[in-house]
Parts: sequence; structure tokens; C-alpha cells
Amino acid sequence: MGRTPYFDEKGLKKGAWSQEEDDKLKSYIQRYGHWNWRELPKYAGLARCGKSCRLRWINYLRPDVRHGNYTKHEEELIIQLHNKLGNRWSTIAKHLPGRTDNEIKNYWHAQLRKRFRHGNVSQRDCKQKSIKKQELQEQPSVEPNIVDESSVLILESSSLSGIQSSSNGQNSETVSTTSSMTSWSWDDLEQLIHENFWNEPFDVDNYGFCDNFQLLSPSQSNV
DNA sequence: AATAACCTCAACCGCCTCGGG
DNA sequence: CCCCGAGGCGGTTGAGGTTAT
Repeated sequence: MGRTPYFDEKGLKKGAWSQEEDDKLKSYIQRYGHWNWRELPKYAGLARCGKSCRLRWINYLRPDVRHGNYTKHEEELIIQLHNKLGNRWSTIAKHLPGRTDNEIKNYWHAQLRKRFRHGNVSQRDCKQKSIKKQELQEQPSVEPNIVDESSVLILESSSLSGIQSSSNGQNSETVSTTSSMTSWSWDDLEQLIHENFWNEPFDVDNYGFCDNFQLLSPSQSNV
């Protein structure tokens, strides 16, 4: 995947990175660090702009970057955090160790696309029909901050059972809850996120945490 | 088997923020 | 203050892969 490599008018390479470029960037940063992104490619022997190098390192080459499927736990966290924070992907990413803002953003948009489809309007259809962004935002069924009952099942876990989606997507002191559930402050949520991530072993295929989740139908979830 | 439709995600673009001069 | 450069961020694009017809 990725874009076809090409050179711009300044002779800088754009598009997909080659293995050789990856190796150069990685070994340079591991040896000298990224002291100046604009100057770095020159010293690393790369015909790339600094921005491109920075993105490649942050989103792909960094040793602590984790790729692969999202757990139900991560999925729920993203939904909850997005409801709380909106499109602040970098902030959301800070709560998911090993995940990058770009990756989370992509994941979220993939989820949104499912919601589009449930409303019989795919993003691709929208693009092809040149529907303007503003027009999209005016459609109630595609409001990104509202958890769509028809397409997103609210996950209930033993540890997160009190957390429900905030319906307005705005920042508030507590995450809204159902009437029978306890309120969660933002601090509680942050603490929970932190504890779960560092205490739970990570294994995508055999993630025991998932066993604690119970899928609720929209009517059950009382959203 | 061929084609269209859809999905995924790496990468780019442009704007914003912040710090230094 | 104001300007400028660098880094950071969010939105968007586009190409390859997958699934449906």
C-alpha cells in the first residue's frame, strides 16, 4: 500500500518509503536522535523533507509502536475518549500506549464509515456525488460525536460498566452514565485507562480481557 | 473469472502553536 | 509586540487489498 514514490520540483522524494530509507532513518535516529527534523534528512543521507521523516519515524519506525488489531478494550477506550475529547487524536493516543494518533484517527474513520453505511450513505458515495463537508455535517445521522445506536454496540465490561457515552461530545467533568450506574469523573477514567494498560498482558489473539465484555443491544444499553 | 464496490492505512497537505530573536 | 522557523496536529488523499456481484 502507500503512494507511488516520486520526486517533487525540489528533488525531494515523496510517496512510499523503501526499506533502505527506513533503515537509514532508523539507524540515524537510534544513533544520534532527532535533534532537528529539518536538518536530519540531510545528515541521514535521505532525499526527504523533515516532516516526512518525522511522520515515518513517529507512525511506523519507532520501536514502541504497536501494529495489529485493536482489542475490545482499546476500541471502547477510543470511543469513550473521543466522546470526551473530540478529534484530539494526539491526546487520545497518549492514553493508548503504542498506538499513534494517525492510527487511531484511521481506526475512528473506519468506524465512522460503518455508521455511514448504516445510514445508507457511504463516504465514497458522498465523495463521488461531491457532497460538501458542510452538507454532511448537517445530516443528523452522521454526526461523528454521537454514538449511533444502530451500528455501535455499547460494550460493557466488569471494569468499565459505569461508563457511557457522553451524548454531546463536549468536555464535561464527568462521563455521563445511566441512572443505575455510578458517575465516573475524568480522573477516574484516566486512572482506569492507565491501570488497565499496564496491568493487563497484551495479546491480540488471546486477550482475556475481552471475556469480561458483554455486548448490549441498543435497547439494553439505554443510550 | 471479471468487474465493481468497498476497506485499510501510509503518507501528504495545510494550518496552528510556540519559542527565539 | 511582531516576525519567522520548526514542530505538531488534524483532515484528506490515493493506491493496494478484499469482498461482493
